[in-house]
Order: sequence, then structure tokens, then C-alpha cells
Amino acid sequence: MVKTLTGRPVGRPREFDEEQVLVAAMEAFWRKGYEATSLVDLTDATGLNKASLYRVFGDKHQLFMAALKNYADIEYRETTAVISEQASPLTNIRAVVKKITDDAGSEKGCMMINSMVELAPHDPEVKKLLQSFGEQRLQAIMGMIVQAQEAGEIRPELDAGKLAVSLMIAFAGSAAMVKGFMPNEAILQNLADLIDSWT
Amino acid sequence: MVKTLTGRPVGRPREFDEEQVLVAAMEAFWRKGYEATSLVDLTDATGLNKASLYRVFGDKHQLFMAALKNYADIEYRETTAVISEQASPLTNIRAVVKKITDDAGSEKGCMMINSMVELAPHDPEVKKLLQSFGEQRLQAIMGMIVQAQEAGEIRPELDAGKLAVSLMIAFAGSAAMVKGFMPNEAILQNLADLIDSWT
DNA sequence: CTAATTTTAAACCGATTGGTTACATATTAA
DNA sequence: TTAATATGTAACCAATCGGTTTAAAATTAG
Repeated sequence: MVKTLTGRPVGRPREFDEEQVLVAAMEAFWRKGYEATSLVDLTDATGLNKASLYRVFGDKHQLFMAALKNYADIEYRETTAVISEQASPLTNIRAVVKKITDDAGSEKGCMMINSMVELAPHDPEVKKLLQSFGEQRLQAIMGMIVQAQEAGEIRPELDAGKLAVSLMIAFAGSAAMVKGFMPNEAILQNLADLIDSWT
Repeated sequence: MVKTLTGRPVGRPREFDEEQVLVAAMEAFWRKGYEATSLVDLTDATGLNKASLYRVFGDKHQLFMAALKNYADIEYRETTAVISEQASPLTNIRAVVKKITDDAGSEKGCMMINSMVELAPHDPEVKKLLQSFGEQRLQAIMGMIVQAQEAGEIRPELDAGKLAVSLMIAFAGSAAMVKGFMPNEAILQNLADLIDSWT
């Protein structure tokens, strides 16, 4: 990718949008998991052929890592976006819960939980990435809980760290259960009840 | 397998124990999941060669189904075994929680949750099996909760069905989190806190 | 125009996949 | 001993796996 004076690269221009392709690959991995998604699945989903896919994103594992990062980025961006300055901390927590369950509400579940279950024990790279995403999310949730306690919306004697852990575990469990056992409404109700029990 | 008058089958007797082989296959699938476990992995784990494996258990998918059933059977048997007539209902609930988290406490997690996440959305057979296992477990947990309420150990105004759902989701979340993010102690603590909040 | 550069598509690669067949071996009933 | 039956081993199979190479097509700078 040699840049020229005009800023445009020399040579034949790309016929695809890198971001779009990444999203398509992400959706394939999200739906079927890592192992079950073949290169043919990926070329079908992205519209690219193998060679192009390899040149731009590297091998299957690298592409998966990029897709997982992309998922987490989108998730984080969209989740923080539902937080409003005007709303109360507890209202924001409920909005975040709704957002997260909406994303993971289909049978695809949550790509991070899917990857944790399928890959984390055997794949150090995936594990490391998921740990840092998880830590980030845990801290964010705990911060919101502390805010809600300061605002008098959550009982102050409760341990914010423990509450955050319980919510994280409930998220993970929800993302698993929605894939084969429990309807979305029961899951949403359970999360609502959990948060109600904090007030 | 033609039976004779003596009860012993005609022909060369088996050199392996069917139950042992199933357990070995179960452990391989439990550890690596369905897709990532190759036939070579299975022959290594069981000590049998492909042909014997196929003749006795059918193809890979049938073997997996048998292994999953075996897992659920063992799990159910061992879990109900920790329940004591002498102990109070709540003590029994805590014993069951300990038992389940002990089983799913390693990085292998819980084979049922692993399978639900990896396969349930695409594999109707697996989904159906997991649904019946899940329903069975949900009913068992709810029954114990009702007992504990009748014994005055859990607040009677709480909805036993909802509590059972919350515990199931917490189990599922625990089984996911232990695979890559959260240490066993934090998970155990969370479950203990959840049950404490019912008293 | 030409030379350089890049992208695309498709042919190609060895290895591995799940699955089957063929056959010598072992054990039975009669 | 013999006929029947079931076993374990290994060779074999086509299909698919992830991954690479090759070469034509497209676009640039000069």
C-alpha cells in the first residue's frame, strides 16, 4: 500500500469496504462459533474470496480476533451510548441492561460469552482479550452502581463489587440460556428482579 | 449380538468396557467441545480405533449424544445423592450448589452449558435434550425451594419459580465465567450470597 | 504510452476430516 | 472340528479443511 502524493494508493483500488467485510465475518463467527465456521462460510458471508481475505486480515484466527475485537468495540460503544446525563444512575443501569439483553437476545447469544465457552480454556489469545474486555465491563458496571448508591437509589450497605459480579454472572447466564432453554422474557424479568432487589 | 442358551453372546468377546469408553469420550467432548474434538482425539481418549467406535456407538454425533446423556445422568445422580433426609431443605440446597459448582469448577465448565452455547441453536437434537434436562433440573430446584419455604428457611413471600430461574441462570453464568474470566471462589461467593438473600 | 503496483479470481496444495471396507483373529455353539 | 459370529486393526475413501501461488485485470505515476 504505497501512498502517493495525491493520497490515493497506487494500483487497483479495493472493491470492498474493509469495515463491512469485518462485520460480515463477525456475524458468521457470532452465529456459528469459531470451529464450525469454515473459510467457505466466510467467503460466502463476506463476498470476498480466500486470497483477498487472507491478504487483508491474515489467517482465520487473526480474522476471528479482529471480529471479536470489533464486536466488543461495537458493544461497548453502543452500550455507553444509551447512558444519559439527564437520567438517574439507576435508570441508566436499567437502560444498559436492556441494551445488553437486546443484543444478546437472539439465538446467537453474546459473541463474547460464546467465545469464552468455546475457546478461552484452549486459546490464550482469546482468553486474554476476553479478560480485558470483562474487566473493563465489570469496572463500568461497578461505577454505575456506586453512582446509584450515592444518589440513594441502591441500598448503601450493599457491596458494589459483589453486585457488579452478580450482574456480570447473570448476563453470562442469560446469554447462555437464551441459546437453547429460556425465552427472552423470562431472562429479562430475572434481570429486572435482580436490580429491583438492590433498591 | 445373537444370544445363546448360556446367556453369553456368540463370537469374540469385547476387550473394552462400554461404560468406560463412553466416559472417556464424554471427557474429550467436555474438554474441547464437539467441533474441535476429532475422531483421532476420540480414539486417543478411548483407546479404541474408529471402526470399533462406530460399530458400538454409531457416528460422531450419536456418540456425542450418548456422552451428553451420560453426563447429565451422572450429574443428576450425583447431585441428588448429596441430598440428605436428616438435613434441612436449605442445607440441602447449599449442598447441591456446592456439588454443581464443584463439577463445573474446572476450566472444562459444565458440559451441558458448553453444549448449549456451542450447539443448541443449530442442532435440534441437542437442543431438545438440553431442554428436557433443564426442565428437570428447574423443577427439582423449585421443589427444594418450596420445601425450604415450608420449613421457614426462605421468605415465603418470594416466588419459588422466580428464585429457581435466578439460580439456574446463575449456574449457567458461573459455568461460563469459570472458563476464562472469573476465579472459582468469586463464583462460589456469588452463589452463596444469592441464596443468603432469600433467607 | 510504459513501468510499477495492487487487487481479483481461480487453480492448486498437502493435511485432515468423518466415515467405510476388508480381513485376519478370537470365541462361541453344536 | 466346524460353522457361525463378533472382534480389533489397518488400509482405504471422497470431501473438506485452512492456506498459497499464479496470473490476469485494473489503476496509478511519470
